[in-house]
Amino acid sequence: MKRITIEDVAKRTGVSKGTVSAVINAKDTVKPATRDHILAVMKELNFRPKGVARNLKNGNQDKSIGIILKDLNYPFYTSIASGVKEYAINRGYSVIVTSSDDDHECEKKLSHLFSAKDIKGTIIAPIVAGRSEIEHLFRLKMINYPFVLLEDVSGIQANVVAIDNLKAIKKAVKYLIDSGHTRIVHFAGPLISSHTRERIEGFRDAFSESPLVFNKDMIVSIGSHYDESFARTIEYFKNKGREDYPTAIVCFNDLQALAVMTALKKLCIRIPEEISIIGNDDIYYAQNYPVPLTTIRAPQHEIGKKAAEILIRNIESPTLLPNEHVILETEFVVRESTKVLNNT
Amino acid sequence: MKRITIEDVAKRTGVSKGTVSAVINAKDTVKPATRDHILAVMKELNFRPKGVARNLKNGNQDKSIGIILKDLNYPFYTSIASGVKEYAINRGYSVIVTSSDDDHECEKKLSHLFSAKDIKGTIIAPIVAGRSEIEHLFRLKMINYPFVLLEDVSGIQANVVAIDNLKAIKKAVKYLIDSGHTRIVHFAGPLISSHTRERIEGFRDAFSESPLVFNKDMIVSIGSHYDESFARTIEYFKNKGREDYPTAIVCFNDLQALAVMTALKKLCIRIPEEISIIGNDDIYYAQNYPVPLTTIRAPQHEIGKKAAEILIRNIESPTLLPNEHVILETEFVVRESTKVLNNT
DNA sequence: TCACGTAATTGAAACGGTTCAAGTTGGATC
DNA sequence: GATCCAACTTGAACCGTTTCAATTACGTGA
Repeated sequence: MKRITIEDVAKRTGVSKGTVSAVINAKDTVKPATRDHILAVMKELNFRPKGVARNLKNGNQDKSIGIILKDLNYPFYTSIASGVKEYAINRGYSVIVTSSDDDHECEKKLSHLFSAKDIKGTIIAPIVAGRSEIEHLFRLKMINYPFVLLEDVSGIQANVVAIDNLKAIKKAVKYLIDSGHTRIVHFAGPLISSHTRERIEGFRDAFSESPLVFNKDMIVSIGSHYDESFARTIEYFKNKGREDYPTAIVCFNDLQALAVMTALKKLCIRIPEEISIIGNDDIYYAQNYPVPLTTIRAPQHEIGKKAAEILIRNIESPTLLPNEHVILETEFVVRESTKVLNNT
Repeated sequence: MKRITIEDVAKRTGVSKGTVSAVINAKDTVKPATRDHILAVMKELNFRPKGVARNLKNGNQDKSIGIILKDLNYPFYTSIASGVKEYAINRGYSVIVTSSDDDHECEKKLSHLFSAKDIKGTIIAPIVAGRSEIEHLFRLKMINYPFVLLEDVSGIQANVVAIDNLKAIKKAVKYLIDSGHTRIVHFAGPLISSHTRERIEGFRDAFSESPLVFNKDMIVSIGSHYDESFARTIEYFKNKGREDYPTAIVCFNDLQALAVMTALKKLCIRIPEEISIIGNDDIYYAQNYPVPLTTIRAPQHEIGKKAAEILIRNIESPTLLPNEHVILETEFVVRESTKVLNNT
């Protein structure tokens, strides 16, 4: 089936392409009667002018950048998007957002879509399954397409804006140890995520500088989706005597922490009296959790702003710029979900 | 400043455009030495091939749809986006999301961007400031660009998927009245929003079928942003004697309800013992609010799926289809933030 | 009826890639 | 050193709009 073009409309109406074009662009040089006739034929043929042809001719004026996030439903990511937007809007850029839903194929498809549509540049929260599967990023590099990663990816040189997960978790665990906690566990996220790996590593590292010793039972795989985390938490405690309960749990992120919190409530375990909970990210709702959550705040807005800044600098530069690598600081926020055990 | 084209690269390298094109498309017909040379020149000139030209030649294969939401940070909207995605992905469409941030100009710009980029169709949560300012929608109609609105807009015939706000609020107020509440107020949202107007109307309507009488002091303008709603709530109660407190508040949406809840906590007013709270939307977090929220659930997922279905049907139809108009049902969800006063 | 000015319309060139049949190169073989 | 073949490269046509100088149509006054 052939696509309808402006030529088809012109032929059918008995006018030239130029006139049809004038109608489409609402020029006032067309005689009303002609105009109406053309509009009617456009409707009849269901003619949809191709933006691509227009953009080619007119030189693609629009300023737009994209973001590929992992999950639109987790406020951590939408806060980053807000940061991007704040910066970009001021520079006259439109921002379009997508989510890869932790699916590598989807990320690939989207990055390709964005570059193919001449979205001027893209910020990507990359899914790093293994070392392989980053050819799509190499392709972007080949065509000098500007992009910024929100996570370090080994094997490729690129602009990166990220946080130091390792250091952040260490700080949290150290806080617990200093507060007199002795049985500390980490509820880890999905194994695909590089965040999970970094956080496990940070957790483990924290013990090397403390009197406590790390053992691998301290790492419990819980996941990050609410329902899954809730179920696994229940299961975890079902298999344990009360005397073996941890005194503190360091969660993978704030959503998981919410699930854990809800599970503990169901099990009638009090927070923080019996178990302290630490989240990760400090999403908007964490301060209003049933027990306001102690958590590690990632500067979501700043991440977005910085990434947008670097991206736009690259977009607007006539020459290829050297890569930038920015690591932002986290902040440990103490609220009511943690208890100090060794109060002097 | 002229844009760099494939021709510039070809000239500089001393080869033809065709060869450069082959390199860009990773064809294996190019001699490695030539390839490397071309790649080097591409880097040197910072050449970014224009997707637009390629798409024009190749006939724009990609399948993609857009969504323009009002606020990416409010989970209600991202849930709709999830629904859209679920349906669209199955049909092979990529989904790209943006937010207009309640800014009419932004919505206009984005709808134009989407059509200009040949995103095949768009779902729009429209900002309806007044009757005017919908020319951008008329323009979309003129070019037969497929779109679906998530809200009825007077003055234009279009595909619509929406909920019956009026009926929903009436149901909630009726529940309160039947539960023996006598002093009921509505904390209204921002006046720009048509949701606000509909909800006010529904609230008022509910009284016409009840022994209570409506008066306009029952409508309090509180807004929908968290900080603003929090501040206004505090203010509202500061100016009132305890005996004048309402027994129940019907909130504009769940985020406002959270702000109200937090404010009441600060004022040491107990929920639901002293005041019942009803939210609106049933966002993901509402069930885990400090007091689990009684609210009106909008079928967010369903809205998204239905909108995507209609949109894709229109995109794929060779002929212009008649508009569809779908109103989805809400569900009143009773949790712990409301109290029945006339327990028999 | 003609000349004239304005309104309306035309049509060929241009945008920047991709395609692919045709042409060129160069190394191996005899 | 002629022949052949595979490897590599070329270049003109094409995609579907917009543009704008040139052309045509039309109404008006002389």
